[in-house]
Amino acid sequence: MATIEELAHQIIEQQMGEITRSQGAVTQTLMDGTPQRIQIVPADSGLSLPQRIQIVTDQQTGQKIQIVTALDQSSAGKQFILTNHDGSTPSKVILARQDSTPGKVILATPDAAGVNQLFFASPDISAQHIQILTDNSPNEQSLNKVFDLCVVCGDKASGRHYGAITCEGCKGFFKRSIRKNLVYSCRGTKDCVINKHHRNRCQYCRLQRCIAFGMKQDSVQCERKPIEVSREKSSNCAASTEKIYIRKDLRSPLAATPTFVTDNETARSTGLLESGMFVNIHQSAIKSEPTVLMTPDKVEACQGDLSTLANVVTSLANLSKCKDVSQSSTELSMIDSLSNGDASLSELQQEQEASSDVTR
Amino acid sequence: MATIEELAHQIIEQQMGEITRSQGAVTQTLMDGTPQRIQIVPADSGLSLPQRIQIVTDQQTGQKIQIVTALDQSSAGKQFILTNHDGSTPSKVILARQDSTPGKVILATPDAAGVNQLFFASPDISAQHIQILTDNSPNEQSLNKVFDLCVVCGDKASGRHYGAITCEGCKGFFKRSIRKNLVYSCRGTKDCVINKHHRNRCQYCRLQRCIAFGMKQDSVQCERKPIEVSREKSSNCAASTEKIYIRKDLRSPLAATPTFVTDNETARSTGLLESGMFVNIHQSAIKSEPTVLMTPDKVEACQGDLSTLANVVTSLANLSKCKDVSQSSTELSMIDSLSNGDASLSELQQEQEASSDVTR
DNA sequence: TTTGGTCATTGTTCACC
DNA sequence: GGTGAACAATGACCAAA
Ligand SMILES: [Zn+2]
Ligand SMILES: [Zn+2]
Ligand SMILES: [Zn+2]
Ligand SMILES: [Zn+2]
Repeated sequence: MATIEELAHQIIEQQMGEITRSQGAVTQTLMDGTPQRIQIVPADSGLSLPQRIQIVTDQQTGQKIQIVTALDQSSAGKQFILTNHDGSTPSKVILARQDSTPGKVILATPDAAGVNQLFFASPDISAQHIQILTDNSPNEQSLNKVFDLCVVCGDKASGRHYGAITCEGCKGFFKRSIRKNLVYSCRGTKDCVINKHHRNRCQYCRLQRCIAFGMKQDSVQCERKPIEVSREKSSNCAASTEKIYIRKDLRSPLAATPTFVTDNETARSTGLLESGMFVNIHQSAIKSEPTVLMTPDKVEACQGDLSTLANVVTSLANLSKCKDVSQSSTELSMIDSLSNGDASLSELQQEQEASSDVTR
Repeated sequence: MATIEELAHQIIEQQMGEITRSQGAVTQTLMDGTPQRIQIVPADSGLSLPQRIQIVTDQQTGQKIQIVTALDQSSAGKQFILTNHDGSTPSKVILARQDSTPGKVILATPDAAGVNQLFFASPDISAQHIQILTDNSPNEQSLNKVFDLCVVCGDKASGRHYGAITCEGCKGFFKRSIRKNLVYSCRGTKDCVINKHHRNRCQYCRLQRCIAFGMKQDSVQCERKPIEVSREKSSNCAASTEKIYIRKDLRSPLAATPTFVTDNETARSTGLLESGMFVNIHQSAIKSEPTVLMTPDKVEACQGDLSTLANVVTSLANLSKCKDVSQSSTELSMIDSLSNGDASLSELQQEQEASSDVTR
């Protein structure tokens, strides 16, 4: 299977528009003279580790970002350092660690080992993309400029919604999708172009992009004025954890009949599942204090750190067919985002390792 | 009409979840072995008054409370004694008195005769409920635990707001509701669960609970920075009392078109009134010193007493169809809470008797 | 401490397609 | 039935008394 570095490069090459490579100094300016807002440099600058410097352009914002990647063998992960051009502000280090589970990468800060984003497994290399947005710039104007563009479709953003800067359309779309537990399917190769004019062409890719850019399912609250008072646990506000596991045959989309396993009756999705299926995995609404990866206060500190440092939004898909977690010909495809220090991430991981495709 | 005792039993039976009756000793433990934090016993223990012992479960907290009720004929009211299980702390006596006005019950302490809660008339027996929260335990932990929990929704409380320990959300909600004179309606049976995750699902029940738990409308001040300078008497800071009377047909909620009578134009509610309607009756924001039942310092003492003793929160509704105050087929439904020695209660009563359904 | 206000981020609504 | 622009409610945060 692919290493983190290979994945990152694939991602960058395939998703980030025009890419210009350069092996110059870290502090170099960009080709077009645009002031560079942020740099990502290896953790130890005087190193002999394999590294590559790339300048990428964000599809939506047009922002150019220099990314210097280096694989650190000692920590079995990749380290990124976010720093300003002039080095005025303290550098921030982002660690991309290969999780023990194949196909998973954890973004963390070295001080608190806090997990903010997860990379998830997906067989389609075309669905992989990574995007990094930062607000670490002292430039107020560029900050506003970034702020008013939807990270999902590039339309004019109306603010931060569910954790990402999005437009009203993507906000509403995400809310409806999560509320109703909608399962979409892509008729293409799950790499549909999502922009202002085409965002409604593929709901699957739009929702994929929403989650990829950090829109948190937990932030979607339950309905306040239910039309019918009959159903009590209709949506996101169930007290018990809601998890949905999809078992699917990866390479035979037509023949496979996915097994839909959930631990309660809230998943009322029926027969729309296919190969390009997208599943919302709900997290527990109940605060569960113990975590696996960090203590709650550490989570708090880490999140504040990362949010002030930069809105690092990453989405990654990793093809790893040689997984032994589930059955041989099937695979668990999960998408999740850790939020607010509850233990749903570790719960999910444990669930994934412990659960069969029938019951728990 | 129903007596206090009947009302209490109806309330308890209908609202407090599972009910287990027992005629054993007062100091008995609960069925499930949960340590009983507080007991409510009759005032005179060796009495032959009709009494009943009930164990109820609080809907929100899950706390089980034993309630022993006894009707004291001499005082024409019911007496409750709140005491710890071990009897280590002094017992606190709560008197439930039948007011001279039918359908009203006054909670008071015998020493100061302080009024803390009022039971009010409502045609819906299903809307009746009583909830009792206590922090009378000598256990420091539980004391703190209760103290930093919102009595309305159970969220983390930020302090005492408008007379009750509440969270920031309930504080803001109560303020907005009182300020804007908002009228809510319940789509259910006025017994919606109000907790941290569901508190926004029913504004009617949330405000009902706010008032029931002692949040005082008088404590809401007028706007300091009026955003709109157009309307002068838009909110709670009007010098004259603002009252809204709802006349509705009790048993034909669909057919009845409620008559909405108000003495100014602030009631901009339109046609949303139904059976589950909730009305805020605003009192004068001007401090009026003379009281009917107690002096202000007594109120203060009583309140402090009651708050340290227990957050006795009661909400009660009493159907009294045989009322001759209004018209025969219609009725005045009012919800109110007496606070801070304001004479608005008697004002309201007078208004109730004098006002027709057209104008005043 | 307990008022107040602010405003980003929720929510809902409902023409419009 | 989904979409999204428009509007309203919520509550975390802060200032003042
Ligand atoms: Zn968008
Ligand atoms: Zn697609
Ligand atoms: Zn609350
Ligand atoms: Zn309700």
